[in-house]
Amino acid sequence: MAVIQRTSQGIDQREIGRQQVFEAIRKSGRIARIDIARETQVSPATVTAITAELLTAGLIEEILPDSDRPGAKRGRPRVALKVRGDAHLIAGMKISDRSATVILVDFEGNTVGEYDHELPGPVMSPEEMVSLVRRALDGACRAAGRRLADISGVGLGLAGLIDAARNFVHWSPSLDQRNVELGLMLSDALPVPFFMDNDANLVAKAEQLFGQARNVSDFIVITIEQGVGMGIVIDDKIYRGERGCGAEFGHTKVQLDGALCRCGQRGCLEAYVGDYALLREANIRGSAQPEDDLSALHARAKAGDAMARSIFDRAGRMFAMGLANVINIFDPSLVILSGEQMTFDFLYSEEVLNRVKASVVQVDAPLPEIRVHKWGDLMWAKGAAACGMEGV
Amino acid sequence: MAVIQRTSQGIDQREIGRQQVFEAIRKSGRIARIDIARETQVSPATVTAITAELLTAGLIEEILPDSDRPGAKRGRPRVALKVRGDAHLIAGMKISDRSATVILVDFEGNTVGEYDHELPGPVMSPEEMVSLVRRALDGACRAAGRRLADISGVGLGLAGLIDAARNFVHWSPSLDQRNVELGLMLSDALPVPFFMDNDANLVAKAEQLFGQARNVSDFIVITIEQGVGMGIVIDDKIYRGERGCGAEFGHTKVQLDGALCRCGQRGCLEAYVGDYALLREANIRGSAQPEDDLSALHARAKAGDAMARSIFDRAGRMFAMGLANVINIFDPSLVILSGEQMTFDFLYSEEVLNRVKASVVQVDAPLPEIRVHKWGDLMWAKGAAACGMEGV
DNA sequence: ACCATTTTTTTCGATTATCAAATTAAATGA
DNA sequence: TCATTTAATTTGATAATCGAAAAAAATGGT
Repeated sequence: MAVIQRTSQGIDQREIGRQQVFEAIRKSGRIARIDIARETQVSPATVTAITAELLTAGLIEEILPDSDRPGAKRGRPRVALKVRGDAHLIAGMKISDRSATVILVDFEGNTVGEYDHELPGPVMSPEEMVSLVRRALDGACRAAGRRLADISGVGLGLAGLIDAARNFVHWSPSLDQRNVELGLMLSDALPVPFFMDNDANLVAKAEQLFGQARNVSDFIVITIEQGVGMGIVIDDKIYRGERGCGAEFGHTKVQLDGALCRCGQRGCLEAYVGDYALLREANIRGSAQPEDDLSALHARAKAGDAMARSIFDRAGRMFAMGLANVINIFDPSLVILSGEQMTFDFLYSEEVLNRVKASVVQVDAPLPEIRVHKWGDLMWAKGAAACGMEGV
Repeated sequence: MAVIQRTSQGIDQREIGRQQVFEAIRKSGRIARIDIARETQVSPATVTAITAELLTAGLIEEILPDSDRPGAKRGRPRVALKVRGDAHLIAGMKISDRSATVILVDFEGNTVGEYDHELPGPVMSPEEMVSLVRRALDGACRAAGRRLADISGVGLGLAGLIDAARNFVHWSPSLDQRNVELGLMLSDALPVPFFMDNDANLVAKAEQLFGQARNVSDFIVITIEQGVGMGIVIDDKIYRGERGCGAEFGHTKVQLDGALCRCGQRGCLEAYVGDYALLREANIRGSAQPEDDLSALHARAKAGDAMARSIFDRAGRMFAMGLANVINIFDPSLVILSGEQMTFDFLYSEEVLNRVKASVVQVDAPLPEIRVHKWGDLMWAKGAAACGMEGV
């Protein structure tokens, strides 16, 4: 945990300690004051002071019976603290090509409500998106029996090149124009604090707060859906790069002058492992009837069709190469492969992972752990909510 | 000025402010208190307090006549502060395949002395290296008319996979065995604080303290000598990865099942752009007489020899691809291409840089700046000294 | 020469975060 | 009931930092 974050702004001195303690509580789920002191290296006296503040602010609460602690014999019993779920209600929204999914979570990360909003089409104008966001939020509130005013923050997840610090969209497949000040438009249209980020970063945030990376300060998340995305967490912070559009894993090059990518360049990883790339191959390679369904192609491969197999095989090898490169550059302690469409396991197979391991620089130290985390559609939006929490 | 923050242990509260102010002074070279306050967001009162401490500690000094400041009309004249060079004497050492180069610098980074120590051979045992370091240091001191006891810190630069936090060598081309606790051996043998790191990280450190990255908090350095190295600076800190061996740019893969690398894997960038890779190609391609001199090959290419050209051309294209990948992942604000052997400009040519730009994800924002910084052999060791300063 | 003005630096008093040590609280075991 | 143990709180001290006021050191105008 970074003790000091020295942005140029004057962060209230107390705020740092408070945040540190709060994060410790969230990470453990439930934890006694004495353990917070041990973990954060803050003195018990200060922990008492800070937790008292957090308690009166309503952000945390005590859990009285902590009886069944093993090994506890004598002495004053510890009272555990936990984040108070009711403290805030947060909305996370994911806009994919078919629908806008909204999820309402409490401050603990528990899902309070879900809502799905069909889209007329995959691409829309900025104005249409603003109104879509507003309507989807209204719908979600109605469905959950809450009012929009109850919501403390909204996080929006969008595929594409997003500058999260400025809430600016360099490019998104969901928008019909580039360079959109979506943040300005949305904060005008919404009565609540508002956040947005790239899809992969949101998943990273979710893994950090609620998922598999709760006690890891440096890790990488690779997401696979239509495209391939990456979220980088260094020193507990999402790394975004100078222009806010780093981590473009899908457009790293894996082949000199290789296959044409929809971004216009050649040899991008996405041009080998993306949905459209696989279907393109299937069709070019002259199968009997034109393919437009990836699961059918996948089934054919499973059934032993040599051509289908070869398509997935190459995708897997390219993916392994790209992932190994990322590991060689970052040497992270944890890599999480994440996606909802994990029925297509060709990128997560034992074979691919072994290939990655064989392409990583070898030292006599354990390789970074690679975990596969298949999660449902909603978790993506949960990441958006997680991001919305930050600003609360 | 103990800067080392081992764990999240109690970092002296004051130490943070002191360090902040000190860094501001070093960065600007010379700066008045009022400007330090403006830059660091610390109140003038505190700046006075801290600078007073630094002055009595002898780490900085005042420069009296700051007269020729343009635009200054009235008011109490500002007195500039600068780092006091005499405060410390630091040694930086670079061990390459032919010699050990030692450089003595003062606390401002001014070179005080240089010394070159021939090596019997490129590979040695850990014990031999320890004694080599000791003898080279002694020699450097003798040559500069200083005593070993005058030196406040020693930085050692080594090619290979180095875990700088633990002063541990996973692997180095200069050592005849892997997994060496060189740090333990050396701190036993040396009477001064001691540091070591990978060559590329040291160059990054030097660029940060004395070079082109003095006001940049996120940047990347690519070094090219025998191998290809990379140093990553994020948030003003060198990023080292979990096992301390990240940033292995030279072993990122640029070709699936490509050329064999000396690391045993296939398709590594180094296997296309490293010295040995180029010579290997030249020989395989059946030139009249066997090549063993890179500069001769380079001259042939310059003269128009198609085969020689093709060799360098491919190396350039592979390099561009690898560099574009790094940029796509990091989106840094600055990339510094650095090396002493810059006579071979095939990797720094306009053509290669254009190729890089064409392979970076396009947004309507300026591309990261790519600067070429050719520097002499000694600057490498200066980086080692820079690193040694950290712990002083 | 003297004073108003300007700008930098320092001093002073106040605030506040934090901690160590002492104290209180709440349990168990004899 | 009381000693023991562990957790949490209170208390008093310390030190880092800041805002406001004062002092310092120059210039420009009269």
